[in-house]
Amino acid sequence: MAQAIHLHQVSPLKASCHQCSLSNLCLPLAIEENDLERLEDIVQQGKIYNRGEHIFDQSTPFKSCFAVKSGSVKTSIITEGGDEQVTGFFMPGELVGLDSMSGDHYACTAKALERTSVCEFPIEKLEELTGKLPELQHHMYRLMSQEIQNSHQLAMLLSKNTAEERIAALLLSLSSRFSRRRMSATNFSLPMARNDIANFLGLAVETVSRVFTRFQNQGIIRARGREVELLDVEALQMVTREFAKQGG
Amino acid sequence: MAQAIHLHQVSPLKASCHQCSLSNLCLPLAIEENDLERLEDIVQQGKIYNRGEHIFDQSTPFKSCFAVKSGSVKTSIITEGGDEQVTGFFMPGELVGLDSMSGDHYACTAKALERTSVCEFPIEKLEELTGKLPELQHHMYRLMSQEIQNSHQLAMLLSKNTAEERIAALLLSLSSRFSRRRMSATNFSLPMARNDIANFLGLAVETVSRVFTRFQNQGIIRARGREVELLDVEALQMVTREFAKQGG
DNA sequence: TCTGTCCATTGACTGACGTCAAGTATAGCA
DNA sequence: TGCTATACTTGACGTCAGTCAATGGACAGA
Repeated sequence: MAQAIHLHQVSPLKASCHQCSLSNLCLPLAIEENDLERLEDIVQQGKIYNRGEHIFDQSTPFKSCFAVKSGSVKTSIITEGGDEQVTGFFMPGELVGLDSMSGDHYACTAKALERTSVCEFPIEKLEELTGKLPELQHHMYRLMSQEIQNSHQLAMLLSKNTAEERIAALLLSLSSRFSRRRMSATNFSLPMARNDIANFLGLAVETVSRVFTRFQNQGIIRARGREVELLDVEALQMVTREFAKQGG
Repeated sequence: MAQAIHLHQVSPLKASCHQCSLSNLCLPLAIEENDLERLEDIVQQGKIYNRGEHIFDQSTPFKSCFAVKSGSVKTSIITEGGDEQVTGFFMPGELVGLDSMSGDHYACTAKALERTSVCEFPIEKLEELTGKLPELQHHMYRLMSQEIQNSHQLAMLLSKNTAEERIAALLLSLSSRFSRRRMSATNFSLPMARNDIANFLGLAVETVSRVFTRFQNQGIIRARGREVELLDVEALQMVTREFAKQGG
């Protein structure tokens, strides 16, 4: 590495988490201003993938975690039989690959849902750094823990809820995540196809389609293709809680 | 704490991971002999819970992770509506509470399925220690990552597989976990009730019951209450893969 | 030994969602 | 601009597993 860079001089190749608009969502949020450049030292920024391209798949040796910088990513497990289970959708600021830290190869396949840029964190260096920055280590634990919780929530959704409840929950989840990224909470464009939604929620595409139109007829949403407008958020929340209400 | 203990003298209260038979499954497996006592310094060993007792629930402030020493533990999420989703079963050597590291309170409820003893690792001290022992940190990442994968597998099972496939998968999972603990892989006693199995697998109790008897009639297993004998492991494996085969 | 409680099993019926099939919109591309 | 592939929608029908209901064991306590 011929990187004879002067103190604090920013090389064109060097990442600038300092200037990244996602620094309050992504790993930098756990790091003090002073230490931020230590993260910048290890990250490889700005790799770009076109729609449909794989960032990694289950045959790729595990090397790095990736933060989504722009665009969005779908992760899925593909079995020997070719059967696919979508395990998550990742938006800017979210970290992909945490499920792969226990093996030699990635535990899932990550695919760009649109033109997407990601920042790569080589795992060895990241672990080294988290060993030195307790706050960052703590944040990694938090992220992984959150991922476990998300997955448990998904399991719950899959095993207990109806098609309508699942889809309402997904729409609300997306809404809140868009909102945290300073985008409209009620008016957004789904990054994924109906097929991916169906697979993720354990439904048939046809069922997803039907529920969308049912919601539309009820005036809860307006949907044309991937463009979605939530017209009645409370109604959606009602749908997700309907089940709980019956029981209580 | 009047613990004026002499150098290296073992207090009766002090844990002895050194002597624990699970040291090759539990956290100690990631620690060199020399450093083991640093783990022993922070662990509170040997708390005992009777069948049905809560180790913690969702209203308990998050403080520690727990390693199962003997017995077994069930974790579940309970919604406002009182609805329950079992998220996992934990056997000796396994770590409970990893899903709770992102909040103030535990993210689930942990209940002893039988008379169970656990070792408590206060999270603050554990994080401090993992900051100092890279191998231990690495192992924590591995464990959490594995937990994410397990949960993804569960999601897959719930969304794609039939009742028979789910139950076969659970039996095989238990079998391999018993086996790793030097117990019979084909002859064991289920620590959980049919109800828990049903909830975990997203089925009704009646369905679980029916599948058990169906398997029994087919000569694949022998089951009387919680006592189970796997008569034909290959057949069980066939059942779990049947789905994949159709597709391929 | 009796009794209550909990757990497991079995049967009959029902319904939500999957499958199959056809048709319609949309997007990418020459 | 038109072509093709892909994505989405809609309808008809079948099925797996849920629900309801009854019964059978196992175990604890009186």
